[in-house]
Amino acid sequence: MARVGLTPERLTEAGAELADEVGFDEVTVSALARRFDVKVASLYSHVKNSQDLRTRIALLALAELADRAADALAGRAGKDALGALADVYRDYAREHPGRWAAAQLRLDPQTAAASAGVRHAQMTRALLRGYDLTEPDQTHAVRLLGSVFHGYVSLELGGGFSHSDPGTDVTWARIIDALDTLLRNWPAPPTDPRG
Amino acid sequence: MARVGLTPERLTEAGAELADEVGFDEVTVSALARRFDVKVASLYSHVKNSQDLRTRIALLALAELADRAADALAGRAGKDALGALADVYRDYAREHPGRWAAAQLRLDPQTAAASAGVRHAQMTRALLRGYDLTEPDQTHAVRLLGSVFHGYVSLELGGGFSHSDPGTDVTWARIIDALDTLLRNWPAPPTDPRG
DNA sequence: CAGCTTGCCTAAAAGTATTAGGCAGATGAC
DNA sequence: GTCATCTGCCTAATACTTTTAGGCAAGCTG
Repeated sequence: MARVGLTPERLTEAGAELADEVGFDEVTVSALARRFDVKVASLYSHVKNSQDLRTRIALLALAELADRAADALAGRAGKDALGALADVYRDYAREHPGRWAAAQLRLDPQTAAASAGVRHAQMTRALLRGYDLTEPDQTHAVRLLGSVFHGYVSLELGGGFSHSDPGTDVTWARIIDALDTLLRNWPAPPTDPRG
Repeated sequence: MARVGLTPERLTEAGAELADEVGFDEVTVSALARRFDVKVASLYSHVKNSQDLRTRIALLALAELADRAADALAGRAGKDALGALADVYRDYAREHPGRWAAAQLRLDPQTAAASAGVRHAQMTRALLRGYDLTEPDQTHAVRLLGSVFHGYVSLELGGGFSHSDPGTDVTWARIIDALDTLLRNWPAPPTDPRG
């Protein structure tokens, strides 16, 4: 039989495309086999199972996203960097909704630790060095930014903001403004030593 | 054969419990039938299909969450209300991770419009009346709060913040602080008329 | 070109989703 | 209380997805 040249990489890449077309939830070993015009069982020589395939797609998405973020941050600082990083996430999710969904896949701790996810946290932390925050407040701010980016993009993509009046582009810009203001006026911890 | 007394409501409730136990993704018509010790086909007299079941669970979760939010907001205002509302989401997600996941299910526009989702937006808007925001800025703030709550809770639940040093309780409190500060010092829109 | 590796195949078992049609247990009429 | 009806849960059947085991031949190695 003709050999198609399957590899884990090609399967992952094709799986990511499939996810963007039909949604990450519909990415199935069967669908992927159909796409390569190959029998389903053949894929199992290249990926362990369905979960493995999905994890690979998630790792691909996280890495692509981290690469874009690194590009966007190069040569920028302060609010400029903040807006650029934010746009990376939002634009990626809109261009690649399936990959974005994949990037939200819950990874087991070891896989997560070896993933590009850590680069995301590092870049956010680097960005925050442009603001004047104490060490623990930097961590809080990393988590806040992660929450806003993740939350906004997910809600917008899920249609949570649709058909209301101020367009989402305006809101997005105002939220960047607001975050920048907040980071430049970060409230001091309560005087309680547990702050 | 003994009649078990299946109804859409009982199936939905049991589905929600199942979701909390094994995860929303594992909520399947088959698993639910097993739980009632009933044949799979029997469920199809009560719910249209798997998608219908999942939607019902999502609507249940949204309604429960809205009820809790309404309770929490009663008699509170300002930062007190903000913290209370925030805790409702976070606590619900931790008590009922499966239902929380269900509440994130993407609903078609009509279903969403008829769901308790609209109550959530209304309550957030009511909360914001305790701050001094113009009408369009109120909408932006509603979206920001929704993003932070959704994003933070999802990331925390997904393990995104695990094993780092300042505990997530501290971060959560500081984020509420920060949001309160931000809402009391909301930056004016750019002088550009498109603000 | 002979031999070996391995990529893709067939075959098969198990689980899930869904529909069609049947029987019996509950419900209501008298 | 008996009968008729209704409807809830059943059996049966089809289709799809996942996964494992074992086979054959394409193509690299020498």
